Amino acid sequence: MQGTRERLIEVAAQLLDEGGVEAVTLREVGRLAGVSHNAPYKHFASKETLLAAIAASELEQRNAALTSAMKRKRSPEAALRAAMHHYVAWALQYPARFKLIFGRWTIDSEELHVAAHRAQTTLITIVAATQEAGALPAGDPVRLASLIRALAHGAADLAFAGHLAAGGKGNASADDLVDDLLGYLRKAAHR
Amino acid sequence: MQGTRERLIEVAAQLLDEGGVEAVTLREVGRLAGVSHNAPYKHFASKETLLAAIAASELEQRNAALTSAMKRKRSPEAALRAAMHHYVAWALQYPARFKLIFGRWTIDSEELHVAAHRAQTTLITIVAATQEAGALPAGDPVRLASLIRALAHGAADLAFAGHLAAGGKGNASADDLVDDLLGYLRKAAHR
DNA sequence: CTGCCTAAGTTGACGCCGTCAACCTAGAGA
DNA sequence: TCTCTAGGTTGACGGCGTCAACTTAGGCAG
Repeated sequence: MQGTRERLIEVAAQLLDEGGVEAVTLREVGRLAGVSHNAPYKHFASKETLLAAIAASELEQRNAALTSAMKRKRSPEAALRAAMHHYVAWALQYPARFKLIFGRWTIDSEELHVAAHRAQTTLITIVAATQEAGALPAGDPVRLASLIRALAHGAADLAFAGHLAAGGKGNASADDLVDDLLGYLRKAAHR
Repeated sequence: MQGTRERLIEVAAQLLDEGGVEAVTLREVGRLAGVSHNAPYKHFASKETLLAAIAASELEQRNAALTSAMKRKRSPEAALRAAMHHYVAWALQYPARFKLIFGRWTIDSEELHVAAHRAQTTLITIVAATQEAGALPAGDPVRLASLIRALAHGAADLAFAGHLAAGGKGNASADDLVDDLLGYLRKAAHR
């Protein structure tokens, strides 16, 4: 059957969400997919190869969702905000996938690299459009996109790890930080 | 002997740097420390407890280094920049420790929480001083500190994972992104 | 139609891992 | 002197990733 590979990926992704990377065991994946403990080796060279397949598939999915959601916004600035809020919401809802994608790879999967590059390109396009609309400072859109993405990424990671709230009332959510940054950038654009 | 516990932590930290979390095995730690494979259990309830001890010790060390380095800067703005560059450099040099600290904990160590809180407090102090010097926009210093730290954190993580360079010439280092952010904030402060 | 090759699946084994249980032992303190 | 305990040991258990060998169904060349 052709679908066994996809079934394995699906089952593994579910295990990943439930218990993190260490909960993804090839034997359990096989068990849940209704095959023997060694069947996964007919489709993936190693456990890490399976994880890479999950990561790549997740990146592709996210990128597709982003692209389609982007078209529904009228202003590029709104699209940019929405994209970053999407990113944060995704990271907080699926922290295991998030950590997996940006974790330590001892192999490097070609499709994972391609998917990551495509996601960057999409964001750069939105940033450039927002710059033309005057809501972001001028300058290299690639660099500005990196800045914005780095903030969303870091805010989400810190939020999940519980390192954002300094206690008391001054704490901000990851979404708040994204809005803060875009606000400051808008102000800096009007010099 | 009292020093066995410290020895175990030290050996484990070295293994962590060399091969990531999965290279830290209680048996190997015992072996390198010259004790039996089960001796670590006399000092740590589980593998994760040992990892938490490493993380807490690392956070404490980093915080101490930050505090002392901060005093050598004359302007608060320079201190802030230096602190963030230190953070990035540390994350890139010891990615395994970085990932460990902000990873998924199924236990929560009190000392780890305390150390994290102390690091935040230190940064907030610097940010508040920089605000008074007029190099940062007014507003809640806690929130602003979170913003800055989130950017440094995300930039370092993306840089290590290789997700920063979009190919070509437009790529920026994590340090560049930190400088960019501080520049924009400075501009936004002068309204 | 026959024979063969290959993709996909199976069982079984190996060594390493985290952890538990039982045992040992030196030395502090009543 | 007796006893308790902190710290160390050996041995075992089940689960893991992975390798090797075997089986089997299906496509395809002759």
